[in-house]
Amino acid sequence: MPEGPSIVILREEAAGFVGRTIEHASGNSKAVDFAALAGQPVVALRSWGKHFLIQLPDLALRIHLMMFGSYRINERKETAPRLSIGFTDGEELNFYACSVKTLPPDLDAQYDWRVDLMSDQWDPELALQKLRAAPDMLVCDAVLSQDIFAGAGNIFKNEVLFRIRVHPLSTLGALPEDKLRELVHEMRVYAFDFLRWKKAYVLRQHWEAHTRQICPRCLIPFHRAHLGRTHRRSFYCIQCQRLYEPAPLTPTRSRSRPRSQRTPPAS
DNA sequence: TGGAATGTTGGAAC
DNA sequence: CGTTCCAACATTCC
Repeated sequence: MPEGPSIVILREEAAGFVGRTIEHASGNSKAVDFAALAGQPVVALRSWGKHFLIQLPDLALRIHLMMFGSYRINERKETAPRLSIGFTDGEELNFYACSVKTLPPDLDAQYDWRVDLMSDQWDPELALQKLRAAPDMLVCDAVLSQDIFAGAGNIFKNEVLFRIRVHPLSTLGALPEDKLRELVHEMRVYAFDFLRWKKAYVLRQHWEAHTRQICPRCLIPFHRAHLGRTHRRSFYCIQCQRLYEPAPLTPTRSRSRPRSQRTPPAS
């Protein structure tokens, strides 16, 4: 369920509830005052990255499906819902095994929509600035950063790094500017490929790297390892994906600053 | 069939 | 005090 495009699909599937009034709500979430939801109209349904947002007049609900979360519209699963929102005529929106939080109602004050890969307001230049500002960060961590690429997940990481032929342990500061731009561009392209393929139930068959054994380009086996700050699964081809490393430190004795940064000799 | 996984949080440990 | 590590959450798939 969880990556950003899947949340866009949820938002689209639930769009019919916008403008309708909640009749009753229940569930095993400890973060929701269910009684307070009754009688409130759904002002809007929005998404930011992997967050699904239900805008009500007095508050907003933030649903995060995490790894295992799921939802049903006008259906129920066997297990108890974390949050069930009932409307007239028995229609309902049910969420399972997810994180639910209550937020203040002004979502624009709490979210920067420019960071959301799926948003009309997505701002590639802002992402580029943030990448440039973190030269020591590994690229495999950068593509998972929700502060830079909200909505990207581990599938994005493996697919996009394979597409742009960059080794996951590359350091941002060692990537040439045009590679950084290509990374930002391809994240957005893949986001909409993901959305289209997921809707057509063909997402998995388009994976070129994620969970794959053999590099489809050069036919040697993929490397697999748990890399980066969060030790997430990485699938990568050491022949096709270049490792960009920081320049090694030169010994102090011979280190000199670039000519442009030297203090001009006093005359 | 057990283990791993499309993810995040919060708290312990250092 | 900042950084890092890890458990917890709970479901599905191979």
